[in-house]
Amino acid sequence: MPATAPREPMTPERIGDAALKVIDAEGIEGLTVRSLAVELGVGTMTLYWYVRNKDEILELVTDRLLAEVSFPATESDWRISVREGAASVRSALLRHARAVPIIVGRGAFGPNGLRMTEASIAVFRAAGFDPDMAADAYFTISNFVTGFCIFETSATGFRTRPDLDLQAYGQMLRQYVDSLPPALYPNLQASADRIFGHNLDDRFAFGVECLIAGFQAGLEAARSASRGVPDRPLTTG
Amino acid sequence: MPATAPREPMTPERIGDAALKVIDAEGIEGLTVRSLAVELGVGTMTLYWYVRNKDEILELVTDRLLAEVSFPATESDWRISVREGAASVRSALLRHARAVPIIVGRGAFGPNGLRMTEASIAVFRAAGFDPDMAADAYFTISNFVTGFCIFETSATGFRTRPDLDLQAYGQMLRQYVDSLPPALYPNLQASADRIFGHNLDDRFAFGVECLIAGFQAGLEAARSASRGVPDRPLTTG
DNA sequence: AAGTTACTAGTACAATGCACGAGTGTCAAG
DNA sequence: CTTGACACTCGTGCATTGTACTAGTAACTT
Repeated sequence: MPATAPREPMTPERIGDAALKVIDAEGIEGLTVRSLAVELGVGTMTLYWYVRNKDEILELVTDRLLAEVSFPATESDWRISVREGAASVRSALLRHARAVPIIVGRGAFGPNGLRMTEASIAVFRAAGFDPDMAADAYFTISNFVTGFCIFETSATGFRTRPDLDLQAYGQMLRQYVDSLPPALYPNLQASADRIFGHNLDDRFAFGVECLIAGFQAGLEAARSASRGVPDRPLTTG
Repeated sequence: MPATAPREPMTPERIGDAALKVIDAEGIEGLTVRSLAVELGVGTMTLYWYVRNKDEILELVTDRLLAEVSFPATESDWRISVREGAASVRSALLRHARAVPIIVGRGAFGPNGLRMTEASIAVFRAAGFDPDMAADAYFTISNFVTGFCIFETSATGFRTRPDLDLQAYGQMLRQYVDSLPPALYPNLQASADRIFGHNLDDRFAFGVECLIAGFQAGLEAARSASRGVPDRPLTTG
C-alpha cells in the first residue's frame, strides 16, 4: 500500500476543472476524451465510468465556469445588482473565452447555474417585479449577455482563415468594408469606427443600461397599471 | 455531347442551399462533407475546389440563411422597424432551428449580412441616432435576438440524454426544479411556470420592448444632453 | 479465503476532415 | 487534327475522433 500512489478520487469537479484547463490552453478542439484523460493521468475509457458521453463532460465544464460567477447580494438599488451580475457573468466568460461556444445554448441547470438563476430572480423580486416579470427580465438580460459574449469572443468567425490571427482578421474586415461602394453602405461605413472599435466595455454598458431602463419602465407600468412602455403593453403573463 | 448531362455549374449559392437543406433535414451532425457531396451529386473532394475547408461551407450556410431575413423599409416610426426586424431575424432562425448553432458567433459579413447591418443602422440613423449610438443600438438588439434564439432552439441542452426528446427533457427539468428544497430556491420555483412555459413569443416581445424603451430614453438623453437614462450616462463614443 | 463491488484501461471500430495525386473534359494555339 | 495548358473532378488513404466491448485489478465485506 505505501508503494502505490494514493491516487485522489475522481470527481465531477476534477473532471470539469481539468477539461476547462485543457480548453483554456488548447482551445475547444484541443479537448478530446483522450487529451482530457492524459491531463487527468488516467486511461481514456476510465472517464466513461463517470460520464455518459462527451457532452456530459461539456456540461461539467459549463457548471464549473458558472461557479466563477459572483452574485452580489441584493443591493439597496436593484439596478446596481443587475449591473454587477451582468459584469460578473461577462468577465467569467471572457476569462475562459475559448469555452464560450460550449457554454451557450446549454441550459444552466447544474448546481451553480441554478444558484445563479435563483439569485438573479431574487434581485428582481426584491425590486418589486412579480414572478413572471422577474423571470422575463432575468432571461432578457441573460440572453443579451450571452449574445454579447458570443460576439465578443467569437474566435469562430475567422476559422475560415486559420492563417490570420484575430487582429489581422479584424483589419481585413475593416478594409473590406471600407472598400465597398459608399453608395450602397453609407451607414455601415459611417459607423465603422464604432463597429470595429475595441471599446466593447462601453458597448456592453450601453446594452445593460438600455435594458435596465426598459425594466424600470415596465416596473412603473406594472405599479400604476395605466401607462407604461410606450406604444405597446408589456406582457405580464 | 447530348449524352453527357448538361451539369449546372457549381456556385457558392448552390453549396449553401444544399448544406442548409441537409442541416434542416438531418441536423448539424448530419452535415458532413460527404453527405453534402451526395446531396449535390458530386464527389466528396470536388467541394474542396470551391471551398477552403468545412468552415467555409458553414459560412455559406450563414449567409444563405441571412438572405431569408426581410428588412422593413424605414417606417414612419423607427420602433416599428425595430420590432419587425427583430421578428424577421427570429423567424428566419426558427425556420432553420437546427442551423442556429452554426450561425451564431460568425460575424455577418457575407453579402446578405452586410445588407442587413446596413439597413438596420439606417433605421436608427433615420430615427436621429448618431453613428456611434446607432451602431451600439444595432449590436445590442442583435445580441439579444441572437442570445434569445440560441436559448429557444437549444437542442444542444439535452444532448446528454439522447434517449429523451425535447418535451420529455423539459418535463424532467421541471420536475427536478420542483423537487429542490423550497428553502433554497423559492424564487426559482415561484417563477417556474413562466420559466418552463412555452409562451416564448411574449418573452421575446418583452425583451424587444425593453430595449426599445431603453433606446428611446437614450435618444431623448442625447437630444437634450442633460438628463437621460437614470443613474448612469449613456456612452455616446 | 472468497466473492462482490468499484473502478481502470487496452483494443477495436466506424465515422470524420482532408491531403494527395491521378484522372476528366474544354478550348486555344500550332 | 494534334497538342498542351487549364479548370475541374474525385478515388484512395490517413490520422483523429467518440465510444462499445471486454478483460482486468484493488479494496472491502462476509
